[in-house]
Amino acid sequence: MNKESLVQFIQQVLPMSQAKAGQVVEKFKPMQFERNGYVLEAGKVCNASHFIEKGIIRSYTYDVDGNEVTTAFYPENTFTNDLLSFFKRSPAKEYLQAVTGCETWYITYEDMQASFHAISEFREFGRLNIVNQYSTLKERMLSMLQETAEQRYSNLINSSPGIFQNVPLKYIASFLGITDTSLSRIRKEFARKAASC
Amino acid sequence: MNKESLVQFIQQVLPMSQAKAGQVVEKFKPMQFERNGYVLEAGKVCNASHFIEKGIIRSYTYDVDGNEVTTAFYPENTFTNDLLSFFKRSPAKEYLQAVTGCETWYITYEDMQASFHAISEFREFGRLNIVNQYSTLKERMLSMLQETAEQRYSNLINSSPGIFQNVPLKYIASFLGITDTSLSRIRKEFARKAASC
DNA sequence: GCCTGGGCTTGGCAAATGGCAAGAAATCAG
DNA sequence: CTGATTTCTTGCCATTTGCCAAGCCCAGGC
Repeated sequence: MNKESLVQFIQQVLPMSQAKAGQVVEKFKPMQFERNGYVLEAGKVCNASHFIEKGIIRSYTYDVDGNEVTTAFYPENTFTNDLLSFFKRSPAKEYLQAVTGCETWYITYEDMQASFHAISEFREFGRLNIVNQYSTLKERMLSMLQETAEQRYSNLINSSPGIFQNVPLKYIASFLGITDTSLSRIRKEFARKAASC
Repeated sequence: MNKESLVQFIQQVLPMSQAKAGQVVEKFKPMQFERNGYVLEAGKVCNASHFIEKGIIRSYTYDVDGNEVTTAFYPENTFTNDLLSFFKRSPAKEYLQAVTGCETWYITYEDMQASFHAISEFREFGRLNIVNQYSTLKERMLSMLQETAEQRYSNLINSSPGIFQNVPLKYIASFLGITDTSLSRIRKEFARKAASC
Protein backbone atom coordinates (compact mmCIF):
# COMPACT_ATOMS: atom_id res chain seq x y z
CA MET A 1 0.00 0.00 0.00
CA ASN A 2 1.48 3.30 -1.10
CA LYS A 3 0.32 6.90 -0.95
CA GLU A 4 -0.35 7.29 -4.66
CA SER A 5 -4.12 7.83 -4.39
CA LEU A 6 -3.60 10.35 -1.57
CA VAL A 7 -1.15 12.27 -3.72
CA GLN A 8 -3.57 12.20 -6.63
CA PHE A 9 -6.40 13.48 -4.46
CA ILE A 10 -4.30 16.38 -3.22
CA GLN A 11 -3.16 17.26 -6.74
CA GLN A 12 -6.74 17.30 -7.86
CA VAL A 13 -7.86 19.72 -5.14
CA LEU A 14 -4.81 21.97 -5.50
CA PRO A 15 -2.23 21.23 -8.18
CA MET A 16 1.37 21.60 -6.90
CA SER A 17 4.81 20.24 -7.68
CA GLN A 18 5.41 16.54 -7.01
CA ALA A 19 8.08 17.57 -4.51
CA LYS A 20 5.62 19.67 -2.52
CA ALA A 21 2.99 16.96 -2.69
CA GLY A 22 5.52 14.45 -1.43
CA GLN A 23 6.36 16.76 1.46
CA VAL A 24 2.68 17.14 2.28
CA VAL A 25 1.93 13.42 2.48
CA GLU A 26 5.04 12.64 4.50
CA LYS A 27 3.26 12.84 7.84
CA PHE A 28 0.36 10.59 6.91
CA LYS A 29 0.37 7.12 8.49
CA PRO A 30 -1.64 4.01 7.64
CA MET A 31 -4.46 2.63 9.78
CA GLN A 32 -7.03 -0.12 9.38
CA PHE A 33 -10.55 -0.59 10.71
CA GLU A 34 -12.76 -3.64 10.89
CA ARG A 35 -16.34 -3.55 9.70
CA ASN A 36 -18.42 -1.68 12.31
CA GLY A 37 -15.26 -0.42 14.01
CA TYR A 38 -15.06 3.19 15.19
CA VAL A 39 -12.84 5.84 13.68
CA LEU A 40 -14.16 8.34 16.24
CA GLU A 41 -16.61 8.22 19.11
CA ALA A 42 -18.92 11.01 20.22
CA GLY A 43 -17.63 12.80 23.31
CA LYS A 44 -13.97 12.38 22.40
CA VAL A 45 -11.90 15.05 20.68
CA CYS A 46 -11.22 14.20 17.05
CA ASN A 47 -7.44 14.11 16.82
CA ALA A 48 -6.91 12.68 13.35
CA SER A 49 -8.06 13.36 9.83
CA HIS A 50 -8.38 10.23 7.70
CA PHE A 51 -8.04 9.86 3.96
CA ILE A 52 -10.00 6.75 3.00
CA GLU A 53 -7.91 4.55 0.74
CA LYS A 54 -10.37 1.67 0.81
CA GLY A 55 -13.84 1.15 2.28
CA ILE A 56 -16.77 3.29 3.37
CA ILE A 57 -17.22 5.28 6.58
CA ARG A 58 -20.41 6.86 7.85
CA SER A 59 -21.06 9.52 10.47
CA TYR A 60 -24.07 9.29 12.72
CA THR A 61 -25.62 10.73 15.84
CA TYR A 62 -28.81 10.30 17.84
CA ASP A 63 -31.94 12.42 17.73
CA VAL A 64 -33.94 13.48 20.78
CA ASP A 65 -35.91 10.24 20.75
CA GLY A 66 -32.74 8.16 20.76
CA ASN A 67 -32.95 7.16 17.11
CA GLU A 68 -29.77 6.85 15.11
CA VAL A 69 -29.44 9.41 12.31
CA THR A 70 -26.82 8.83 9.64
CA THR A 71 -25.47 12.24 8.71
CA ALA A 72 -22.99 11.39 5.96
CA PHE A 73 -21.30 8.66 3.96
CA TYR A 74 -17.61 8.96 3.19
CA PRO A 75 -16.60 6.82 0.22
CA GLU A 76 -13.11 5.97 -0.99
CA ASN A 77 -10.80 8.85 -1.87
CA THR A 78 -12.33 11.35 0.51
CA PHE A 79 -11.25 12.83 3.83
CA THR A 80 -13.26 12.16 6.94
CA ASN A 81 -13.16 13.69 10.41
CA ASP A 82 -15.40 15.75 12.68
CA LEU A 83 -14.46 19.18 11.36
CA LEU A 84 -15.67 21.14 14.38
CA SER A 85 -14.11 18.79 16.89
CA PHE A 86 -10.85 18.53 14.95
CA PHE A 87 -10.23 22.23 14.47
CA LYS A 88 -11.75 23.58 17.66
CA ARG A 89 -10.49 20.78 19.90
CA SER A 90 -13.99 20.25 21.25
CA PRO A 91 -15.78 16.96 22.00
CA ALA A 92 -17.24 15.35 18.90
CA LYS A 93 -21.02 15.16 18.57
CA GLU A 94 -20.92 12.31 16.11
CA TYR A 95 -19.62 8.82 15.69
CA LEU A 96 -17.47 7.89 12.70
CA GLN A 97 -17.97 4.22 11.95
CA ALA A 98 -16.45 1.93 9.34
CA VAL A 99 -19.36 0.48 7.38
CA THR A 100 -17.01 -1.92 5.63
CA GLY A 101 -13.45 -2.92 6.44
CA CYS A 102 -11.35 0.21 5.82
CA GLU A 103 -7.78 1.26 5.16
CA THR A 104 -6.92 4.90 5.73
CA TRP A 105 -4.04 7.35 5.74
CA TYR A 106 -4.35 9.64 8.73
CA ILE A 107 -2.63 12.76 10.01
CA THR A 108 -2.84 14.01 13.59
CA TYR A 109 -3.95 17.51 14.54
CA GLU A 110 -0.46 18.40 15.75
CA ASP A 111 1.23 17.21 12.57
CA MET A 112 -1.32 19.02 10.45
CA GLN A 113 -0.81 22.29 12.30
CA ALA A 114 2.94 21.94 11.92
CA SER A 115 2.59 21.21 8.22
CA PHE A 116 0.14 24.06 7.76
CA HIS A 117 2.74 26.34 9.27
CA ALA A 118 5.59 24.99 7.19
CA ILE A 119 3.94 24.41 3.81
CA SER A 120 1.77 27.17 2.38
CA GLU A 121 0.45 24.82 -0.33
CA PHE A 122 -0.82 22.46 2.32
CA ARG A 123 -2.60 25.33 4.08
CA GLU A 124 -4.31 26.24 0.86
CA PHE A 125 -5.18 22.60 0.18
CA GLY A 126 -6.62 22.29 3.69
CA ARG A 127 -8.76 25.36 3.22
CA LEU A 128 -10.05 24.22 -0.16
CA ASN A 129 -10.80 20.80 1.25
CA ILE A 130 -12.95 22.34 3.98
CA VAL A 131 -14.66 24.59 1.45
CA ASN A 132 -15.40 21.55 -0.71
CA GLN A 133 -16.95 19.74 2.24
CA TYR A 134 -19.03 22.82 2.98
CA SER A 135 -20.13 22.89 -0.62
CA THR A 136 -21.13 19.22 -0.58
CA LEU A 137 -23.17 19.80 2.55
CA LYS A 138 -24.81 22.84 1.00
CA GLU A 139 -25.90 20.86 -2.04
CA ARG A 140 -27.32 18.23 0.24
CA MET A 141 -29.15 20.94 2.16
CA LEU A 142 -30.58 22.31 -1.07
CA SER A 143 -31.70 18.85 -2.07
CA MET A 144 -33.50 18.50 1.29
CA LEU A 145 -35.19 21.86 0.78
CA GLN A 146 -36.47 21.41 -2.71
CA GLU A 147 -36.59 17.75 -3.68
CA THR A 148 -38.91 14.91 -2.79
CA ALA A 149 -37.59 11.86 -0.97
CA GLU A 150 -37.87 9.88 -4.19
CA GLN A 151 -35.75 12.39 -6.08
CA ARG A 152 -33.13 12.31 -3.33
CA TYR A 153 -33.12 8.53 -3.49
CA SER A 154 -32.73 8.65 -7.24
CA ASN A 155 -29.83 11.10 -7.00
CA LEU A 156 -28.02 8.98 -4.44
CA ILE A 157 -28.36 5.76 -6.37
CA ASN A 158 -27.08 7.49 -9.49
CA SER A 159 -24.21 9.34 -7.87
CA SER A 160 -23.12 6.67 -5.39
CA PRO A 161 -24.31 3.24 -6.46
CA GLY A 162 -21.44 1.71 -4.49
CA ILE A 163 -23.09 2.74 -1.25
CA PHE A 164 -26.11 0.56 -1.88
CA GLN A 165 -23.96 -2.54 -2.24
CA ASN A 166 -22.40 -2.11 1.15
CA VAL A 167 -24.66 -0.11 3.43
CA PRO A 168 -27.82 -1.31 5.26
CA LEU A 169 -30.92 0.42 3.91
CA LYS A 170 -31.88 1.76 7.31
CA TYR A 171 -28.71 3.87 7.35
CA ILE A 172 -29.58 5.20 3.92
CA ALA A 173 -33.15 5.95 5.04
CA SER A 174 -32.14 8.20 7.92
CA PHE A 175 -29.53 9.82 5.67
CA LEU A 176 -32.31 10.67 3.22
CA GLY A 177 -34.44 12.04 6.05
CA ILE A 178 -37.14 9.37 5.86
CA THR A 179 -38.07 6.19 7.72
CA ASP A 180 -37.01 2.77 6.55
CA THR A 181 -40.69 2.07 5.86
CA SER A 182 -40.91 4.96 3.43
CA LEU A 183 -37.62 4.05 1.79
CA SER A 184 -38.88 0.55 1.22
CA ARG A 185 -42.01 1.90 -0.46
CA ILE A 186 -40.02 4.34 -2.57
CA ARG A 187 -37.74 1.54 -3.73
CA LYS A 188 -40.75 -0.53 -4.70
CA GLU A 189 -42.29 2.34 -6.66
CA PHE A 190 -38.92 3.15 -8.20
CA ALA A 191 -38.42 -0.42 -9.40
CA ARG A 192 -41.94 -0.44 -10.86
CA LYS A 193 -41.27 2.77 -12.80
CA ALA A 194 -37.89 1.53 -14.02
CA ALA A 195 -39.46 -1.71 -15.23
CA SER A 196 -42.15 0.08 -17.23
CA CYS A 197 -39.65 2.20 -19.14
CA MET B 1 -18.90 54.02 12.34
CA ASN B 2 -15.79 52.25 13.64
CA LYS B 3 -14.52 48.69 13.48
CA GLU B 4 -15.14 47.86 17.12
CA SER B 5 -17.76 45.17 16.54
CA LEU B 6 -15.60 43.55 13.85
CA VAL B 7 -12.67 43.45 16.26
CA GLN B 8 -14.89 41.95 18.94
CA PHE B 9 -16.16 39.29 16.55
CA ILE B 10 -12.64 38.29 15.58
CA GLN B 11 -11.50 38.17 19.21
CA GLN B 12 -14.43 35.94 20.00
CA VAL B 13 -13.61 33.43 17.26
CA LEU B 14 -9.86 33.47 17.96
CA PRO B 15 -8.50 35.54 20.83
CA MET B 16 -5.33 37.46 19.90
CA SER B 17 -3.48 40.59 20.95
CA GLN B 18 -5.19 43.92 20.23
CA ALA B 19 -2.24 44.80 18.02
CA LYS B 20 -2.76 41.70 15.86
CA ALA B 21 -6.47 42.26 15.73
CA GLY B 22 -5.86 45.83 14.65
CA GLN B 23 -3.56 44.62 11.90
CA VAL B 24 -6.17 42.10 10.76
CA VAL B 25 -8.99 44.61 10.39
CA GLU B 26 -6.83 47.17 8.63
CA LYS B 27 -7.81 46.05 5.15
CA PHE B 28 -11.55 46.06 5.77
CA LYS B 29 -13.48 48.89 4.12
CA PRO B 30 -17.04 50.10 4.70
CA MET B 31 -19.91 49.59 2.29
CA GLN B 32 -23.65 50.22 2.37
CA PHE B 33 -26.59 48.51 0.73
CA GLU B 34 -30.16 49.64 0.26
CA ARG B 35 -33.05 47.38 1.13
CA ASN B 36 -33.33 44.70 -1.61
CA GLY B 37 -29.92 45.64 -2.99
CA TYR B 38 -27.50 42.94 -4.07
CA VAL B 39 -24.26 42.12 -2.30
CA LEU B 40 -23.58 39.42 -4.89
CA GLU B 41 -25.35 38.13 -7.98
CA ALA B 42 -25.38 34.56 -9.22
CA GLY B 43 -22.99 34.00 -12.12
CA LYS B 44 -20.42 36.52 -10.89
CA VAL B 45 -17.35 35.58 -8.92
CA CYS B 46 -17.64 36.54 -5.28
CA ASN B 47 -14.73 38.88 -4.71
CA ALA B 48 -15.46 40.22 -1.23
CA SER B 49 -16.28 38.86 2.18
CA HIS B 50 -18.61 41.10 4.18
CA PHE B 51 -18.92 41.46 7.94
CA ILE B 52 -22.42 42.72 8.63
CA GLU B 53 -22.30 45.65 11.02
CA LYS B 54 -25.97 46.47 10.64
CA GLY B 55 -28.89 44.84 8.86
CA ILE B 56 -29.82 41.39 7.56
CA ILE B 57 -28.70 39.68 4.37
CA ARG B 58 -30.15 36.54 2.83
CA SER B 59 -28.83 34.13 0.25
CA TYR B 60 -31.15 32.56 -2.28
CA THR B 61 -31.23 30.60 -5.48
CA TYR B 62 -33.83 29.10 -7.81
CA ASP B 63 -35.03 25.52 -7.93
CA VAL B 64 -35.69 23.58 -11.16
CA ASP B 65 -39.22 24.97 -11.38
CA GLY B 66 -37.96 28.54 -11.11
CA ASN B 67 -39.07 29.08 -7.53
CA GLU B 68 -36.93 31.18 -5.24
CA VAL B 69 -35.36 29.24 -2.37
CA THR B 70 -33.88 31.18 0.53
CA THR B 71 -30.83 29.23 1.66
CA ALA B 72 -29.64 31.30 4.61
CA PHE B 73 -30.12 34.42 6.69
CA TYR B 74 -27.08 36.38 7.80
CA PRO B 75 -27.85 38.60 10.79
CA GLU B 76 -25.71 41.33 12.30
CA ASN B 77 -22.22 40.39 13.45
CA THR B 78 -21.70 37.57 11.00
CA PHE B 79 -19.66 37.16 7.84
CA THR B 80 -21.38 36.58 4.54
CA ASN B 81 -20.08 35.54 1.15
CA ASP B 82 -20.39 32.63 -1.26
CA LEU B 83 -17.70 30.41 0.21
CA LEU B 84 -17.21 28.22 -2.83
CA SER B 85 -17.17 31.14 -5.25
CA PHE B 86 -14.92 33.23 -3.03
CA PHE B 87 -12.23 30.64 -2.39
CA LYS B 88 -12.33 28.76 -5.68
CA ARG B 89 -12.84 31.82 -7.87
CA SER B 90 -15.80 30.19 -9.55
CA PRO B 91 -19.14 31.76 -10.55
CA ALA B 92 -21.55 32.06 -7.63
CA LYS B 93 -24.67 29.92 -7.67
CA GLU B 94 -26.55 32.17 -5.27
CA TYR B 95 -27.67 35.73 -4.83
CA LEU B 96 -26.80 37.66 -1.69
CA GLN B 97 -29.47 40.26 -1.09
CA ALA B 98 -29.86 42.91 1.60
CA VAL B 99 -33.21 42.25 3.25
CA THR B 100 -32.95 45.52 5.17
CA GLY B 101 -30.67 48.47 4.66
CA CYS B 102 -27.18 47.24 5.53
CA GLU B 103 -23.78 48.50 6.56
CA THR B 104 -20.85 46.15 6.16
CA TRP B 105 -17.08 45.94 6.45
CA TYR B 106 -15.69 44.04 3.51
CA ILE B 107 -12.33 42.65 2.48
CA THR B 108 -11.43 41.65 -1.08
CA TYR B 109 -10.13 38.22 -2.04
CA GLU B 110 -6.71 39.65 -2.89
CA ASP B 111 -6.38 41.51 0.40
CA MET B 112 -7.49 38.45 2.31
CA GLN B 113 -4.93 36.22 0.61
CA ALA B 114 -2.23 38.76 1.32
CA SER B 115 -3.25 39.01 4.95
CA PHE B 116 -3.51 35.23 5.26
CA HIS B 117 0.06 35.06 4.05
CA ALA B 118 1.32 37.78 6.35
CA ILE B 119 -0.63 37.13 9.56
CA SER B 120 -0.81 33.58 10.86
CA GLU B 121 -3.52 34.55 13.39
CA PHE B 122 -5.70 35.75 10.55
CA ARG B 123 -5.22 32.47 8.72
CA GLU B 124 -6.32 30.60 11.79
CA PHE B 125 -9.27 32.95 12.29
CA GLY B 126 -10.27 32.44 8.67
CA ARG B 127 -10.17 28.68 9.00
CA LEU B 128 -12.16 28.71 12.22
CA ASN B 129 -14.71 31.02 10.65
CA ILE B 130 -15.24 28.59 7.79
CA VAL B 131 -15.46 25.70 10.21
CA ASN B 132 -18.08 27.58 12.20
CA GLN B 133 -20.13 28.19 9.07
CA TYR B 134 -19.86 24.50 8.24
CA SER B 135 -21.01 23.67 11.73
CA THR B 136 -24.01 25.99 11.47
CA LEU B 137 -24.99 24.38 8.20
CA LYS B 138 -24.60 20.92 9.70
CA GLU B 139 -26.94 21.74 12.55
CA ARG B 140 -29.45 23.05 10.07
CA MET B 141 -29.08 19.85 8.07
CA LEU B 142 -29.69 17.80 11.19
CA SER B 143 -32.75 19.85 11.97
CA MET B 144 -34.07 19.16 8.45
CA LEU B 145 -33.43 15.45 8.88
CA GLN B 146 -35.04 14.90 12.24
CA GLU B 147 -37.44 17.71 13.07
CA THR B 148 -40.90 18.60 11.85
CA ALA B 149 -41.54 21.87 10.08
CA GLU B 150 -43.29 23.16 13.21
CA GLN B 151 -40.24 22.38 15.37
CA ARG B 152 -37.97 24.13 12.90
CA TYR B 153 -40.27 27.15 12.96
CA SER B 154 -40.24 27.12 16.74
CA ASN B 155 -36.44 26.93 16.84
CA LEU B 156 -36.07 29.80 14.42
CA ILE B 157 -38.45 32.09 16.23
CA ASN B 158 -36.68 31.36 19.51
CA SER B 159 -33.14 31.68 18.23
CA SER B 160 -33.64 34.55 15.79
CA PRO B 161 -36.75 36.54 16.65
CA GLY B 162 -35.20 39.55 14.93
CA ILE B 163 -35.59 37.88 11.56
CA PHE B 164 -39.35 37.77 11.87
CA GLN B 165 -39.54 41.50 12.34
CA ASN B 166 -37.73 42.26 9.13
CA VAL B 167 -38.14 39.41 6.70
CA PRO B 168 -41.20 38.55 4.55
CA LEU B 169 -42.74 35.26 5.63
CA LYS B 170 -42.38 33.75 2.19
CA TYR B 171 -38.59 33.95 2.50
CA ILE B 172 -38.79 32.22 5.85
CA ALA B 173 -41.06 29.52 4.41
CA SER B 174 -38.63 28.44 1.71
CA PHE B 175 -35.79 28.63 4.24
CA LEU B 176 -37.71 26.18 6.43
CA GLY B 177 -38.30 23.94 3.43
CA ILE B 178 -42.07 24.43 3.25
CA THR B 179 -44.54 26.51 1.23
CA ASP B 180 -45.89 29.82 2.44
CA THR B 181 -49.27 28.12 2.74
CA SER B 182 -47.91 25.56 5.19
CA LEU B 183 -46.04 28.20 7.14
CA SER B 184 -49.23 30.17 7.50
CA ARG B 185 -51.03 27.12 8.88
CA ILE B 186 -48.16 26.32 11.22
CA ARG B 187 -48.19 29.87 12.56
CA LYS B 188 -51.90 29.63 13.16
CA GLU B 189 -51.56 26.34 15.01
CA PHE B 190 -48.55 27.67 16.89
CA ALA B 191 -50.47 30.75 18.07
CA ARG B 192 -53.38 28.54 19.14
CA LYS B 193 -51.11 26.34 21.23
CA ALA B 194 -49.30 29.32 22.75
CA ALA B 195 -52.62 30.88 23.72
CA SER B 196 -53.85 27.75 25.46
CA CYS B 197 -50.75 27.50 27.65
C1' DG C 1 -59.63 59.04 -1.54
C1' DC C 2 -59.25 55.22 -4.81
C1' DC C 3 -56.99 51.73 -7.29
C1' DT C 4 -53.65 48.24 -7.65
C1' DG C 5 -50.42 44.76 -6.51
C1' DG C 6 -48.03 42.04 -3.39
C1' DG C 7 -48.12 39.46 0.72
C1' DC C 8 -50.68 36.62 3.75
C1' DT C 9 -54.49 33.54 5.08
C1' DT C 10 -57.98 30.09 4.33
C1' DG C 11 -60.66 26.11 2.39
C1' DG C 12 -60.92 21.87 -0.19
C1' DC C 13 -58.75 18.16 -1.93
C1' DA C 14 -54.70 15.07 -3.27
C1' DA C 15 -50.20 13.21 -2.44
C1' DA C 16 -46.39 12.11 0.57
C1' DT C 17 -44.88 10.38 4.71
C1' DG C 18 -45.03 8.46 9.42
C1' DG C 19 -46.44 5.14 13.21
C1' DC C 20 -47.56 0.71 14.29
C1' DA C 21 -47.65 -4.08 13.85
C1' DA C 22 -47.15 -8.38 11.47
C1' DG C 23 -44.77 -11.20 8.49
C1' DA C 24 -40.93 -12.49 5.19
C1' DA C 25 -36.13 -12.67 4.28
C1' DA C 26 -31.45 -12.47 5.39
C1' DT C 27 -27.79 -12.93 8.68
C1' DC C 28 -25.46 -14.65 12.61
C1' DA C 29 -24.12 -17.55 16.61
C1' DG C 30 -23.79 -21.92 18.48
C1' DC D 1 -28.30 -27.36 10.66
C1' DT D 2 -31.15 -24.77 13.88
C1' DG D 3 -32.80 -21.17 16.42
C1' DA D 4 -32.40 -16.32 17.36
C1' DT D 5 -31.76 -11.78 15.86
C1' DT D 6 -31.75 -8.22 12.68
C1' DT D 7 -33.23 -6.23 8.43
C1' DC D 8 -36.58 -5.41 5.11
C1' DT D 9 -41.31 -5.31 3.30
C1' DT D 10 -46.23 -4.67 3.55
C1' DG D 11 -51.00 -3.21 5.05
C1' DC D 12 -53.80 0.01 7.50
C1' DC D 13 -54.78 4.42 8.95
C1' DA D 14 -53.57 9.21 10.71
C1' DT D 15 -50.99 13.31 9.98
C1' DT D 16 -48.42 16.53 7.44
C1' DT D 17 -47.70 19.02 3.57
C1' DG D 18 -48.53 20.56 -1.17
C1' DC D 19 -51.33 22.55 -4.86
C1' DC D 20 -54.85 25.57 -6.45
C1' DA D 21 -58.00 29.11 -6.06
C1' DA D 22 -60.39 32.69 -3.61
C1' DG D 23 -60.38 36.34 -0.58
C1' DC D 24 -58.45 39.68 2.74
C1' DC D 25 -55.43 43.33 4.04
C1' DC D 26 -52.14 46.75 3.79
C1' DA D 27 -48.82 49.95 1.50
C1' DG D 28 -47.69 52.82 -2.33
C1' DG D 29 -48.85 55.47 -6.59
C1' DC D 30 -52.12 58.45 -8.80
